[in-house]
Amino acid sequence: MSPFFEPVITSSDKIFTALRADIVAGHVKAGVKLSEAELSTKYGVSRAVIREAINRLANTSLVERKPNIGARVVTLSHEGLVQLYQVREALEGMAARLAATNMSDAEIQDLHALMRSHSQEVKGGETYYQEAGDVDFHYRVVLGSHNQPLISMLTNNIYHLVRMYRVQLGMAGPRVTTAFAEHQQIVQAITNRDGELAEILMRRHILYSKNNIEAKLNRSAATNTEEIK
Amino acid sequence: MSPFFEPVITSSDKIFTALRADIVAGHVKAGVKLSEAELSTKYGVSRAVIREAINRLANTSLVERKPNIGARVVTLSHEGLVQLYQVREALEGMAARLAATNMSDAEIQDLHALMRSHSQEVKGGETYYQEAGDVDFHYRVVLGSHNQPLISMLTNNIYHLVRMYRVQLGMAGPRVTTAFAEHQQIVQAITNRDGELAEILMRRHILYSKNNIEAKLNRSAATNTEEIK
DNA sequence: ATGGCCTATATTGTCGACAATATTTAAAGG
DNA sequence: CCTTTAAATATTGTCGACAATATAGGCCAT
Repeated sequence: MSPFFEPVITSSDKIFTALRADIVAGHVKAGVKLSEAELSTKYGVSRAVIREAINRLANTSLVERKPNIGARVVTLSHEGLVQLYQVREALEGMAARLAATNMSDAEIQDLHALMRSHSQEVKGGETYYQEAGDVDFHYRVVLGSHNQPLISMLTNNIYHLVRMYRVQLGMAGPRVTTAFAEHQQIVQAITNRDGELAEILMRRHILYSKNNIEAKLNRSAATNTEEIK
Repeated sequence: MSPFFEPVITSSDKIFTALRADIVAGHVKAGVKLSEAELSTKYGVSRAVIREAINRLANTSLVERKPNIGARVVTLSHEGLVQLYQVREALEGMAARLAATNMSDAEIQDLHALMRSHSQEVKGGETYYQEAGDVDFHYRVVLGSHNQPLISMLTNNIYHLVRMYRVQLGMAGPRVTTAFAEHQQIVQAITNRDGELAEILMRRHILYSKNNIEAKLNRSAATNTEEIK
């Protein structure tokens, strides 16, 4: 009867989402062991659902699991960031190119609407943009590729890791407005059905983003080593 | 004591591998439902390990799982093939480029040794080549990229799907020798540390492979529709 | 005191049973 | 005869307990 799709939420889904949010936010710190018994009592569910959630986290590369030993939260590293963004640049660049040819006119209209809404937020100086808006933009473009394996890899594996770096490094700097401008350029290229340009712009946009994060990562690494001394 | 790394094999690992082999080989046909109870009795293990194996198959895109309903073996389609190879071309092309700069001299020597061994097999006309040798070659190059997210996505998600198409369509035609020649060219480019060329050659190699499979897929689709009539 | 071994403890892997949800079957009404 | 509804069945989701493996701590020998 209901015209809306009602997603079935299982217990594991909730635990998985909750744990993922904690890990991405750095609430559960890198290298920490995820004890099944402990989490079981904490969340008030059986170990079975905890296990399933942890397995899903492992498939998202947010935790590393070893048989008979357990699962630990992944540790962010400079090398990891570089490798991650190398792949992300290739995949999202491709997504932008495909989106330029595969998105329907309606989808493109929706994208424009999203940009207008983001525009308001940027003017208002809200931090919301970097948190969800940016993800939302990229998410839309990825979906616009209409390529299922590509969508799956980006949304299930890469995005949450990317978010983890950004959130934990507290990315909310002056790049907000310039990133918005870059987004607009990409939307324009897609609107013009210029896949080649869309890919170039997207790759460059992601490269800038990487450089931005890299700088911050180096700074925080420097202070950390000082603290150790 | 043993100098070799001994991988820990859990029950789920065995079931996962067994099921995957059956699915890839087409022993379990597309669209068939994977009943937990049934598989539990068939393999003589508890439903828990079956569930875990099925979850892992779902993460490999070999089965589709819906909450409270169950898991079904994915159905191969022309569109699926095109999308899969689109992504594969980008990722493995990138892997070849990275391998050209990141592989150690020792790794490259090993790669040459592999090619010599394949050369023998091709001359002997063995079918082994297409089954494992080809995979082995691509596998080595992917590992040579030294990019962990890339390695993970290709080996865990894409390869088995690709193998599924090839195995089920009975790919063992005259392309064997020409594919071998293409492999050698790629190895040469990597040896010369020419990443750009390695990427171009790899992408083209995969494109040829796709065209080959596509042709066969169309033929079998044609006969299938006739059978229906 | 230190290093290696062995027991004790804790943690993960596996199992069978129960609960919640979907599917099938049958009955009733039109 | 077909559609709709409701009970019956089957399947997946969740749970707590036991088995197998890893970790920690103490004991012994040197």
